[in-house]
Amino acid sequence: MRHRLRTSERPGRPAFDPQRDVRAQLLNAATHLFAEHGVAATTIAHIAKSAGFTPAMVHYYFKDRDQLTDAVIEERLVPFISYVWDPVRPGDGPATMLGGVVQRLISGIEGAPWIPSTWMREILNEGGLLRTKALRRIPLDKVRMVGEAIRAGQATHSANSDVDPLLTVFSALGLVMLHMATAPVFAEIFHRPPLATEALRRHITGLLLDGLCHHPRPSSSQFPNRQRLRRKP
Amino acid sequence: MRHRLRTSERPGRPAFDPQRDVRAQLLNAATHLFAEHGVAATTIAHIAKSAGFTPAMVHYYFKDRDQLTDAVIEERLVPFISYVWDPVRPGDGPATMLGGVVQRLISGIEGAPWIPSTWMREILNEGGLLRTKALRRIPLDKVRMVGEAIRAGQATHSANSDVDPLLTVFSALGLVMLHMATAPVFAEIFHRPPLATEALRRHITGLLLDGLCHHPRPSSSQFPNRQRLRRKP
Amino acid sequence: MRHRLRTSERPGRPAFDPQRDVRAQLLNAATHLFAEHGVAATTIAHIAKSAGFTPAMVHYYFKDRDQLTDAVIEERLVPFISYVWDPVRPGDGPATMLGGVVQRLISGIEGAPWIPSTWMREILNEGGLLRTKALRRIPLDKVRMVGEAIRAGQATHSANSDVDPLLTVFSALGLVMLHMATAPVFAEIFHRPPLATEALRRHITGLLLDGLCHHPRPSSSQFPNRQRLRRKP
Amino acid sequence: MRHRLRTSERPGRPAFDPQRDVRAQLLNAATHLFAEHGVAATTIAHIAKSAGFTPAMVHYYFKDRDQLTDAVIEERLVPFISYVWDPVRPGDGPATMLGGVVQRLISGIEGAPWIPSTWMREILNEGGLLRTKALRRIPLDKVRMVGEAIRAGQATHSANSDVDPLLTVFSALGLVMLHMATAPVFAEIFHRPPLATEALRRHITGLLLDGLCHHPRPSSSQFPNRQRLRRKP
DNA sequence: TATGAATGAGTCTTCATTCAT
DNA sequence: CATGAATGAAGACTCATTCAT
Repeated sequence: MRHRLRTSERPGRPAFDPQRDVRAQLLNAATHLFAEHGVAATTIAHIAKSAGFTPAMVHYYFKDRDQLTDAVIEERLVPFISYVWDPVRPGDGPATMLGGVVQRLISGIEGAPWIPSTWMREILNEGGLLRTKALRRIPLDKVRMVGEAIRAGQATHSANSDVDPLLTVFSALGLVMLHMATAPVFAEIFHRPPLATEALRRHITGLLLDGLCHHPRPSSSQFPNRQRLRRKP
Repeated sequence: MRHRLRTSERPGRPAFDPQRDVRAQLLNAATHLFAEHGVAATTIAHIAKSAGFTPAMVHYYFKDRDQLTDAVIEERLVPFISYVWDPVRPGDGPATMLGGVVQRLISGIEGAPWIPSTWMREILNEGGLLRTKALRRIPLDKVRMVGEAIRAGQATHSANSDVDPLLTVFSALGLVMLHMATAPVFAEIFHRPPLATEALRRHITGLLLDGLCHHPRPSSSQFPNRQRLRRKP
Repeated sequence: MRHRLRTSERPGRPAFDPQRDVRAQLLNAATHLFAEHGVAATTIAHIAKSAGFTPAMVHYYFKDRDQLTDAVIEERLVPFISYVWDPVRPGDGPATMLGGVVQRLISGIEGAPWIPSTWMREILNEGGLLRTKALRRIPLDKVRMVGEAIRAGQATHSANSDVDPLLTVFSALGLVMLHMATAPVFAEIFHRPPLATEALRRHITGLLLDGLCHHPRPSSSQFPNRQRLRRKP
Repeated sequence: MRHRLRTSERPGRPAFDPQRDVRAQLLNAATHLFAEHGVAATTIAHIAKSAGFTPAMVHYYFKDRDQLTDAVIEERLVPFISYVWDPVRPGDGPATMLGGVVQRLISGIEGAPWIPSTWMREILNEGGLLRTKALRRIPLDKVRMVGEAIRAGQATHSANSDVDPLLTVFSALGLVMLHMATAPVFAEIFHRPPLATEALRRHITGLLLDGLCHHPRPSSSQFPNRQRLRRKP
């Protein structure tokens, strides 16, 4: 009777998108409320109401709060992680790898806008309520793969040797999450129109690859052309 | 609206330093527990117990939960913000400005390790419980000052024109917060010894100013002091 | 009021024996779980699961919780009561009557081990959830019959005149129920092997008829059959 | 404001009686409701309401349901057990010992009428909610002491050798509990005035020591005189 | 200044029961 | 027949807050 008071369906979303059924609607509501208010501050009743159901329904489909968070991770976070990291393949140069990850992060987050705040609040943060469970699902091998590529680049003097190779991956991730999460506030605070996704991508990629300072090498002024330089012979 | 019933600050000590009296001890406990478990998950009883007092004492000194968070912001966060931003003066180059902010952020956080997670979880995040109050205390004029310096650098081709000037300031802040907050986990995940603060500073500054790609030295000579600071003999 | 929508009892089997169909399986599950955990602590879901069905099935066959307990009494307890009390006929001596009841109690409980705890917990006890309904099914006339026989024995000085005739019937019932219900715990507590049923019967009958004190044989010769029954060669 | 709506204080009660304060009132309410409806069926709200307080008060004083039952055992049951068993001393004859235990059981239960149903429902019964905790507090050494006395009596033919010595102790306990618990119902069912305590004691002692059958030995017709016979020379 | 006592409001969770299929 | 879905009602427990002392 009270079902489906509101559905937050939007067309044209990526592969890891939810389905239409009740369970998926509850999972969506949970996912978004976790992102908006944090896991600790989101009650079962909030979730149920936001999806147009009764609190008892949440228990019917997820047994308890703990299994609900499990479901959020397994069925919402893990697919996102796969989307971002699965395409990383050995043999590419560090800039290609990192650029690809950043690219997919940004496009993935466009379809799953709950990712950045959840990542920052509940996963990265000490005491985050999804932390233990979520960290286990990070594909460490892929992360290391990118780190190794950077280290190799440093060895051939094609990468800045000041940076920590592995840490750089997290810097990239963090920059994307940070800016995707705060784009609206940022615009609001400074009374600017919200930055277009493409401009954001350019900012992040530009900062990550070339830094703030101007480096007068024409070949590095654009991302795609740079590949030649970065590839190990 | 903003109330400071009783600030027991005495001059001559770093502004964001803890005090000895009961109120200050409670405030410290709150500050640290907010950082560790999040504001939503921290109960008045936790705070009281952690400081060795009764819950009623918390109400005695802070009236209610809301005014306690006000106090955390006014008496703990604001002094930190001042420490970081007050020294920014017009006329400096963008790298100097940004480098200085980063430098003070890092050293400030060393004395107030609760800052990064609180910043990321409760201030930056949509729905963060300190957000509205804290964002108002950001010295927008100083932030704009740095942004303008970067924009000017771009105009003279001494700064990377791919980056958004104002956004860069937040990128810098975010990178520091991110890495300072996650240094322990990062080390844990990858079974590495925790990165020294100095190494972290080098990574962040290196990434921010020069990016991942290698650039021949001359291009960064426009920021002469940096080299000395960064390179230890 | 009392409803027996559907009794699938077929003649020719012991009255309190389980049947094969769904309803009977549910009834059995309920009976045993009521005995094991108590009526209050047994949920419809427990019963259904324990019988391998869904909770909705329980409602399908028994309408609601109340009618389920009715069915337990009518279809499980009442046949047991009949088995124990029906053979009591006027004219026998008190020892014969009581010995017979005890004998049938013990053998009946061996086939319906759920009886003692249910009796003690849910029927005898003030506030027991089956109490009102079950007490009505006790064949008061038969109980009185045994009481009268004892009273007659007291009159002829063949029965101990310290005991209350009617109460003695309940003492007998209670002793059997008590020891049959607690035999396993008793063994466990004192690290003894569980008492054989026959030993238990000898203990109870011995105590009931002759008491703790030793009495020279002649005094119990008035109940000749007893000796043969009790003593195995 | 709502405090002490009703107090169930009665004068002249035995040593293990509760005090007047809130905690004791709640404990009393719990104890009596556990006896009346069973532990499983007694809600915290029942207890609170019955004592004239709010449910939160129960948690204030007992933290949770589990610790409340602990308190019932430690502060209500254990003193009763001590009262009954502490006076048992080695050297006495079996009838003296058993008679004393029965005597103290009866008088103790008069001041703590909640004992019998709790004993039968929650302690003796498999699945009883106080079972594990309560059984540990039974003074097994004292029980064994009585058992040994009976066994010794059997060896000298002064005790009925049909009975199991140890089991007899539980038979005695059970008979008292049974009849004390069911005295009111019993009277009601058979439309008799409730049995006086002394009559009950005579019935139980009579049954326990001499059984149903008449044994024409004058010396055993009365309890106190019997001691001579039972004492081992 | 300090706190033990007290409570209303709210959260998670369970469960008997209903009902459409 | 049988069941999955759904829910209202209730129970245990937590917590911010108040207040008398």
